[in-house]
Amino acid sequence: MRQSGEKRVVSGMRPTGPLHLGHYFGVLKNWVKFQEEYTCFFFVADWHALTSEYAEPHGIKPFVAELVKDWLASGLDPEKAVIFQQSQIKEHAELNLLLSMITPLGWLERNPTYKEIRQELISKDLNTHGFLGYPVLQAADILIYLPDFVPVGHDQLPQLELTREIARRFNHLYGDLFVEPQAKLTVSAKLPGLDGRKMSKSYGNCIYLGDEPEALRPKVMSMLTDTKRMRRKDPGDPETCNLFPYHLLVTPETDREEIRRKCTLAEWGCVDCKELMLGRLEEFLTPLRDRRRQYDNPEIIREILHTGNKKAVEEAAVIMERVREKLGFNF
RNA sequence: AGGCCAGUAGCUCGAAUAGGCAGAGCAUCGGACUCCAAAUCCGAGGGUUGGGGGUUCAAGUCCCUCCUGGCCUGCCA
Repeated sequence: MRQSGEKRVVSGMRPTGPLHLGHYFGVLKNWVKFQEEYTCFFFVADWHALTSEYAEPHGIKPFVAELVKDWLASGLDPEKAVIFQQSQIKEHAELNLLLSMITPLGWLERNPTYKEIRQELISKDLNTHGFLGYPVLQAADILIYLPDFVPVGHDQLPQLELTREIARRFNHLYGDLFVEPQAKLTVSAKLPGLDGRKMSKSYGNCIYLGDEPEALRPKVMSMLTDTKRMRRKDPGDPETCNLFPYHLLVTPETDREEIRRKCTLAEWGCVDCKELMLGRLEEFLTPLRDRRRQYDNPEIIREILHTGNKKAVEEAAVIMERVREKLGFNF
């Protein structure tokens, strides 16, 4: 049960593929910090994965354990944070159903992500009830733990606002219960993919947290650099170079200044710069690999999720009991 | 439940107004160029044309049937 003065954070990720550097520096690095300061509930959003993967649901299962391994490799500690699996806490589904009763369609249709899909007709396979309603499920996932903060990027603020509106509406209709979680705006360093576009699995331009050195080298060596630097003796511009954002994240500042100087003076070529970056990336990834190896056992992952699920359901069951009371559905 | 339209390479689509060698662009991979990458040029791979049956010397194309998706009409709640 909640201690007085305790501050809570809730967040989740969909198990749809291996995590990459963008996930780490955009999200996970913050999570690892949060687990030191707050009571954290981090969940594998496997039901959410179904919104896009409903046609091949069996593909999701293997990624559940892989996602947890990526988390642990990144430094999440099951002793510090509650790590659990959404679909194993049926209370999320019950609250989703009840919240869906009070959520006006207009709120959902206003969802920028939904509007985008709708207008551009990019993906008609997302024209489902589940996709339209996923912000409600998200609200249920979050609200059920009465968190103080939800870590969000700037672009996800509307989503959280919807969660807050749903909480407000519930409280207004049935009496105060839910707290409106605050946005924990995370400063996430933007990290482009290997080809300069957004790092994304579907672009095939990712460096994965689990990448081995053999996989890493060709990826780094074929990265986009400064397109204006045609020859070795041309001066480069770190500000427009696709490589430099990586140095900002994995290379110490003093070394970075040297790179900046030698690049703009054409003392170093891009190959030199890439060799250096490769070394830094290895330094960064090696401890992750080591930790991953410690957890590379289905039994261990199962045990971690089992323990986390137990803690989560303890919290969720209490809140759901109170939700039913508020509605007069405690038969 | 009935009617209409659609389904072809990973993606977007061609292949005449009565059947005649399954193609292009993008993407992917390889090579040239480049300090590397990008751009550009050259090259390659990739297909049970949704499934099954039929007509024919020959079917992506015509016929039957089934599956999937979309639109319209109806029925039940």
